[in-house]
Amino acid sequence: MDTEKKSKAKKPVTQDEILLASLKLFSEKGYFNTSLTEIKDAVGIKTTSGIYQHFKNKQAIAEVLFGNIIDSLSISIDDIRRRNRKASEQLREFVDLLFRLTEEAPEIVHFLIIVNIKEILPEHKPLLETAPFNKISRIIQNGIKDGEIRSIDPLLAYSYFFGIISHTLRLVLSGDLPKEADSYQSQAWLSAWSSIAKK
Amino acid sequence: MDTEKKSKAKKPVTQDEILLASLKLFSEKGYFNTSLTEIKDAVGIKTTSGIYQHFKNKQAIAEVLFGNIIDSLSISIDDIRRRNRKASEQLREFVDLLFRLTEEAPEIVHFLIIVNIKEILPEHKPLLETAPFNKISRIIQNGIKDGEIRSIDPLLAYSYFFGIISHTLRLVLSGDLPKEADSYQSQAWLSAWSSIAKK
DNA sequence: GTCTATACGCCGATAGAC
DNA sequence: GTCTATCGGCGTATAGAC
Repeated sequence: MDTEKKSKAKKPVTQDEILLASLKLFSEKGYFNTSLTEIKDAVGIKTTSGIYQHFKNKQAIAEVLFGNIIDSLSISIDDIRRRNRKASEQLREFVDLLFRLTEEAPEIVHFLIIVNIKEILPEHKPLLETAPFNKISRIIQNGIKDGEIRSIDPLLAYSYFFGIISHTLRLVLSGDLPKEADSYQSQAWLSAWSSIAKK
Repeated sequence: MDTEKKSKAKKPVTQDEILLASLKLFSEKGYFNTSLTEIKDAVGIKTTSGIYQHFKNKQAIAEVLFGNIIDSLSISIDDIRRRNRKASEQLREFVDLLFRLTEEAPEIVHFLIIVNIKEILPEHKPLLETAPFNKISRIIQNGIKDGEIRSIDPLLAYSYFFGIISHTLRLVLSGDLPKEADSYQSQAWLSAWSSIAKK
């Protein structure tokens, strides 16, 4: 998002460049298999010290990365809830978003559903306690109240619905299912919704 | 499985002791957050060199661990297929096994569904190509042939069924659902089976 | 043949010069 | 804000004591 000055000198490395390169490397090789040396090379500076100007340590990169993803997801969910009223419509749009993201920015989805946050950031609150999950949970609770979703523990409903969705996305990310196939998306949505829908 | 001589001297460290301690540490803190020094302490020797008598390196420990789990799972599935004929019965028993394992040996299930094998063992074949998965896949294909399971891509059926099961087991492992609650198990089974069953 | 002592290389991290 | 220099920790590896 910076105005690019490609003239003259050794371009200063921005925080966003480091984040972008790290996200790519982390999702390709894993957080622990990625060294600061590799991140340094990817952004084009000579030593790792430059990274420490923007981040306290390697873990801080993952923290900001994860926080950004959580925040942007939270905003998207707000938008979805504003534009739709029924739980089925809201969940359907959220599934659309996840599949679209898997196609356009697979590294982000990788970070969301493959990476074990607790292993990288032991101090971080679990996904279940983050804003996006709370909002999804509220959607499900409203769905139960309105009779769209059958009366079960909301945590179980979440587990069934996103169990199917995220397991399918895993297969897409690993290349075992083609990204582009819309049919997988609509089938996965249908199965996931059926697993919690009333009747 | 050794006859324990608890008399006298500094007991020899067996391969099984190292494997057991490693499995525990890996599932508690993660593979990369576990040092050979910690494994050494857990089995009660003074230096890490003793470990190298049994394993080439840290990765080899994970390899044997993973191989053992895969093998034992494969044998259990053979047994289940021998004792049951219908796909529904076979899958039901396999789900029983997974929930029982989660209660009795959560570290094993952790290794199976939380750990990203590709990150620890980049050379290892993906789970989808291991014997246990192939056998599960065959159960599903037979279920489709016999009209028990609806006609969809077996890979999708696998994804739906084990998406629900493994996502639920994740919640149990993280402590968000109680281990002992049989009701979660039967509910999860029902939802998982319904997501692929015919009609 | 099992364990101990010790050394090497890579990575994460810090301090200070320009 | 980029680079030089340097440190400690860990995984790895080997040679030798019992």
